[in-house]
Amino acid sequence: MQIKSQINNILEESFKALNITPKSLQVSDATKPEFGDYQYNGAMALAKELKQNPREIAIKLANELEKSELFEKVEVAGPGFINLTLSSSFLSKNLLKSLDERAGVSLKENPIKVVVDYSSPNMAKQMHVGHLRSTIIGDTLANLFEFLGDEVIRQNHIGDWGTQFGMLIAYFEENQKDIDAKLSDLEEFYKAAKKRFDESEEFAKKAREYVVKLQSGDEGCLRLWSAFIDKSLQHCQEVYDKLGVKLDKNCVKSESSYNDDLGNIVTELESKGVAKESQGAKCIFFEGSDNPLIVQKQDGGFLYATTDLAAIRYRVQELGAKRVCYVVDARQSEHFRQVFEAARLAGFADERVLLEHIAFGMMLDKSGKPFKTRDGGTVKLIDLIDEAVNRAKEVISRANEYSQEELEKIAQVVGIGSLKYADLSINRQSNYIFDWDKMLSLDGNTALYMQYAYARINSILNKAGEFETREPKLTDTLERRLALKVLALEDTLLKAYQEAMPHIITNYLYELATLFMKFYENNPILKEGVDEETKISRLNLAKATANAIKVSLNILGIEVLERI
RNA sequence: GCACUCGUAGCUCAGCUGGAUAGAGCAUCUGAUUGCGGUUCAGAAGGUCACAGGUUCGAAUCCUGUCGAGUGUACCA
Repeated sequence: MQIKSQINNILEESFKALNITPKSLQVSDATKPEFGDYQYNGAMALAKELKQNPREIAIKLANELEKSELFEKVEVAGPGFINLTLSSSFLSKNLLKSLDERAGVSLKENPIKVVVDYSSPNMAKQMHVGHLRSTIIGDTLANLFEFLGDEVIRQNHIGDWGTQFGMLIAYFEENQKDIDAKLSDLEEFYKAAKKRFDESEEFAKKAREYVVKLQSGDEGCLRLWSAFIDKSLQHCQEVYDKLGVKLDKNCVKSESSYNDDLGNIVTELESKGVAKESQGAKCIFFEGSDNPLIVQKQDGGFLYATTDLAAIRYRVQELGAKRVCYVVDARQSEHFRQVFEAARLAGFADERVLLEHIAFGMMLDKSGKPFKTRDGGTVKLIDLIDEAVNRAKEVISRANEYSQEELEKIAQVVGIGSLKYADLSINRQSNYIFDWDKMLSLDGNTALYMQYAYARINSILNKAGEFETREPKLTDTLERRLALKVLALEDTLLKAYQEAMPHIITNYLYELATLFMKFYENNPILKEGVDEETKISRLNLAKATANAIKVSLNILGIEVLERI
């Protein structure tokens, strides 16, 4: 349920009745529970414009607002704050809706088509930690958009083109190795090829020739190339499956697939006067900047930018996307700013299409340096995932006895969940300090805390057996605050949707789980002496809470456990 | 040089479409509780929101400048 927009509507009507056109109609959360549930601070801003006393405006407005059945209490405080308290019956009634599978969240009225471009590994190498954030954040956003009703196209823009493949083919040719045997360890193969490339000028030359051969469609080269890609994709799929990320073969839209279009793109850019020649290269210049976007090199080769422009045109014009999200490292923000602007200039995307660079910071170790292995190498993603599961195993087996099978399953869910949650719970734009201990802690804003809260509720519900689905009665502050938080789920998801910020959801989850723990501590459910009426009411409230937790975690790509 | 991002408690982070006494967790200290799963709950202490100006009735939040950190900056992706 959207609470804020309902309140905003009432505000709008009230202003209409008073013949005032306000600048802002946004209610905000009450800054303190004592103030009520929501507050409106616009009266102060209006005072000057209307040349009236802010408190008087607030009082007039409050009188109008009071007419609505939504509110139990409307109070004017201080210089002109309007504090709003929702009626308990309104909360109870809507809580009933939170008992369904979507935790009461409705679908968007105007769904759109969205492309989320994420993960985008390079095909010559194994996936490493550098791919983690894009993969996790992108998958979460895709889940969120989908949950709210948008038609989501997940795209994995894999790097399967360029000199690196010439290198690989040349190395392969030189060694005449059996493809399966050698490719089983792709990383080693790539390293060896790279070493040869750096050491031998002759080899490098050969590699470049192979690139040309490959691009001109030489069959032998193509066969080898596609074998490399297959192998590499298999490895990626293994990572995605372990992570529980919803990427598969169908999401792959490779760089090379835009190949045939690149020449046309440049021609079109030129004919529209968007691109022009400079120092032998085809460039797009922007006002107020000396750095052009190069779309074709002196030697005629195309670049990353060219492919990106082709991709935008494809996504907007062929797929019909109204929002395109690029979940890519913050270091490329200038690149995307230029590419987006170029796409606008060229008319590949008009202003109704939202092009967004979902930028994120780097992953750092505890001392604030880039995250590396002990000997300074890049950390392979698959190893990181395995370590997360192993560490989870240790943490949970400290607390409880499990059968082997159970331990494996729980460690899997907790380990992966923690890895994801730790990343998603901080503002994506800042750098992220990776810390195993913090990640797998049960205290604080962690996956384990949420999963535990869920399991705990589940255990209560199981113990209670069958009970009647009914509107919970909110008898005290804690129940009320919990109910309010449960109902704020949709507003929260919408905000996260708008800003493409997963941490808005984790913050919500943490507040929700904390409130539940408090409620649970003070309001016994199954203890002796609790009357039937209260028990059923609290069971329903607990159920609604569990639903909200589950829905939120699932959007983050994190599973819940019935038992920990 | 220029551009972008960031600077909030000892540490890790929220809060940033301007609002009432700047919030959490960890760590530290104190207490409850023999517990409907204690991997719990409550409380204390900890802040010139980098600094300096400006706008405003009102600034952590907006603007300008300074300092500090990171990143990017013509033919890689």
